[in-house]
Amino acid sequence: MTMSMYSTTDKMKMSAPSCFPGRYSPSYRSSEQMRRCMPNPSSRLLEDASLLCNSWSARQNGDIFAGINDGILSRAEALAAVDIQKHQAQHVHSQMPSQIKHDVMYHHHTMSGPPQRPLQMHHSMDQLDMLDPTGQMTTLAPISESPLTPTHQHLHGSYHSMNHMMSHHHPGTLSGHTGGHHGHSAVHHPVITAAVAAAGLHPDTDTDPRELEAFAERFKQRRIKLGVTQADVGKALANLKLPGVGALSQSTICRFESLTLSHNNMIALKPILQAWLEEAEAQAKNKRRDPDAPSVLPAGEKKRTSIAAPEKRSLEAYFAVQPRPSGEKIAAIAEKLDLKKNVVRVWFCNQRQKQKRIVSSVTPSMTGHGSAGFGY
DNA sequence: ATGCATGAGAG
DNA sequence: TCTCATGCATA
Repeated sequence: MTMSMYSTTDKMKMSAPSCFPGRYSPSYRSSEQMRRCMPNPSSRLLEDASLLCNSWSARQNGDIFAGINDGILSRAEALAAVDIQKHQAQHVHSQMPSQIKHDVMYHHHTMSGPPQRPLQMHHSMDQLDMLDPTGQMTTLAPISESPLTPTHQHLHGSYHSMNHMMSHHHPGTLSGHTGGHHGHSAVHHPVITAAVAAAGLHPDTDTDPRELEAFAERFKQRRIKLGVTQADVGKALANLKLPGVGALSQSTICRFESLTLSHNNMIALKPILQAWLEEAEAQAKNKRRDPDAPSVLPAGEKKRTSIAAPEKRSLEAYFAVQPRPSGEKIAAIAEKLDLKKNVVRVWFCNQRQKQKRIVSSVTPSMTGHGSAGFGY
């Protein structure tokens, strides 16, 4: 049955890198990053909600959402409604007629396509071309500072640099959370060292946000020059045959270029993308030689929830008040908005994640040359 | 380019 | 249950 043959899972299981801890420094994220969180539009609403919150939280400090049902929740919702009216000039809201449905699902698949298979040892024997049909996607995590992220099978354990934490995450994605940290140095591990060398990087340099940003920019331009799409790059990565490195999705490449990834994730991916870039340019130069090396140049329906704008505004308002609502609060919000609890929970998770994205920490003014497009 | 989702791993 | 890394599907 449908099972989830979902690739994601499989992929992750098989490919997991393990190392990672590159962790960004706490200050890194929190301070600068936070300021730019909530990007847009409904900022006004958020402000309203915040104000509301201030007065309230001032005293109820502890559990702001305590009275969520009739308290903030409704107020925030009211604000949201107002906001909506202003912007959309139209119906009102509160309950929304139903026309605008929130939580719409789109079809899903069942197996279709491209099975992206988990990577296992990838290197299939048939590595024919670069884009291997079964693109195996890899997950990587930052290895301490020089991430290369091999998959767990290979390295894991890595070390010290991660000092604390690390237990290793194994299979899966690697995430290195937990720790914070700064970093540096773990680059002496053989594998890592090799990877670093291959990529030609400098460990310390790699963790500098500005360097990351500069690299992302360079990467994008050179990639375009090569005439390679983001999707092509993702698939071609598998052909690099770096230990533990399989394919990545277009989404991830896109996010890397736009710095919409966590600092750690950026650090982990940089060496890999750099390695690809160098190899791709080399191949482009000598017109595809080494027949041995696969070229790195180009040669299911799931359900998806769509939260309507009104509900989204309300969620944003709630988020401004309490980014981490408890399970009960979430349930209350879900009920109010007529959304599934899980949908609301995931929305908050994603919102929090969004807030932490690296972009937030890189200010254009820092770089001098605006960054490609991330506003602010 | 992004919204919503999944799943591993860590508390 | 949360955080993270990542992906699919969609706009």
